[in-house]
Amino acid sequence: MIKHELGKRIRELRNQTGLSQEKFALKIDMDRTYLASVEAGKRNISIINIDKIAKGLNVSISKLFEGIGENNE
Amino acid sequence: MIKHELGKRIRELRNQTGLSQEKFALKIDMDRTYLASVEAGKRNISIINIDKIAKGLNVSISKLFEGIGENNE
DNA sequence: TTGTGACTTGTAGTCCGTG
DNA sequence: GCACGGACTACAAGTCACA
Repeated sequence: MIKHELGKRIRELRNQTGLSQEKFALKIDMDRTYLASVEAGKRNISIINIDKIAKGLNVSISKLFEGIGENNE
Repeated sequence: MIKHELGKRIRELRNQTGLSQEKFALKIDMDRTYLASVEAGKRNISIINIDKIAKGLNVSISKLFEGIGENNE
């Protein structure tokens, strides 16, 4: 499922920045618990917030989705 | 704005397939008018539907976003 | 520091039309 | 074939208390 793949990927990249969910959420002006649920793959996140997160991670959206969403599960 | 860039990109790729909005929407089981508004950059589309469109266009999401979302406008 | 259930509000998304 | 609108329902956005 794309939501879970994306969530995992976001968590990986965020961990690489060394920031906690809280710090990162603060940085991109997003609620911490919302970010947590996105990382957990529970939210059908929209493009505006994907863009926000990608910018916070300093990667393009294309880069963010690299290697994911290729198959249906 | 990311919504507009994405809409334009989707339209380009859809045109390359030779399908009308209606035919393409039907193919991916999406509402015709909704697809139109997405292409027009008016909708904050969610990841599930982005995935749906990418699959219909036979490209990865990463490929779909190639070259867009790099700057703020 | 992170996960989760529950909740309200705004809008995503659907279905019916029109020129 | 497409842009646009009205009216509706489903669900994402955003926030909270608590674990």
